[in-house]
Amino acid sequence: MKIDNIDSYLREKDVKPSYQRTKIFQYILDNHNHPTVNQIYEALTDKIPTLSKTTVYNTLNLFIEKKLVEIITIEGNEARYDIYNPNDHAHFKCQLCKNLFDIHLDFSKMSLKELEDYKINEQHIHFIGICPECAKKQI
Amino acid sequence: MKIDNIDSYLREKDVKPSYQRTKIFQYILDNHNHPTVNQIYEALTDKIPTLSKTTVYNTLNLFIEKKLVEIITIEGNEARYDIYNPNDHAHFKCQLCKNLFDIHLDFSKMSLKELEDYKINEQHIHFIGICPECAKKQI
DNA sequence: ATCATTGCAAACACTTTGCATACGC
DNA sequence: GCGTATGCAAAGTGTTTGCAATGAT
Repeated sequence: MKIDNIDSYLREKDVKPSYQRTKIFQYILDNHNHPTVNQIYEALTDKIPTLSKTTVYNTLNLFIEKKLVEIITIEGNEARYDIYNPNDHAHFKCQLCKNLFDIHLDFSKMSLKELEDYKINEQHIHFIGICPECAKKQI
Repeated sequence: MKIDNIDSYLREKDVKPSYQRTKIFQYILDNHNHPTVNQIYEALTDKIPTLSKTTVYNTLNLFIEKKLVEIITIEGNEARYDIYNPNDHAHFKCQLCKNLFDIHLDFSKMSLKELEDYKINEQHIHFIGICPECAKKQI
């Protein structure tokens, strides 16, 4: 996604910019590694020493509500966040390096007969296993 | 899944049966609605008044470890449990009635080019939306 | 008698809420 | 100056841990 001016993008999406909001959005935009709340907080607390986790939570919830950001739930205990991406894609969580990768998938070829009568608002696909990097190291 | 004797099935899977373990396993077996820890606890506390949530958690974690049961994480705040089922299937969570449905899916037709080098140990697919029952009521 | 299971209470981790302070227009 | 955003502290929720009592063989 190409966003040249974060503040005007936020305004476009009906979010009033603030120093914290801009920095949090920028962090998620720059770090496509699907950070947790803690990672965002730890990374920004250097630049914004007064930052509180409450603000990170408040801001992320606002971003989710306004569809700027989406939450990725793979393990129940760690919520991860990413720029909202309505395109078909899946996630791959590596059991060794713990990284979360985006995988581009074509859902359209799945047989969905059984889902005919269901109204799908969201779809989430994720895989768990070993990523290519870690597989190499294991040999 | 057809299981005629729960205790011998548990033993087969290297789990020493106990009154609590048998009842918890039976509950998940009988209730294919993917119960939460609370639902299991509430349902069994009538029959086993001394039952504690700790035991439910301990038992479920043991079952997961021994691959008798699997955990389904859709929303981060509610872990749901189901009999372990290694076959391709997805879950559908209804936003209105909150029920969780099993959906039989054929993953094999998905284009997985990008995943060639990844070693997949688990795959999870879930949809969120409105189930047929609730869709009817909404009209 | 020994060893494993149970279950209470406390600890933990993650997230939300209440409210006073600070900030931006 | 007014309305909103921030951030501390406390509360809430779901889960795990420590440990004494209980139960099974």
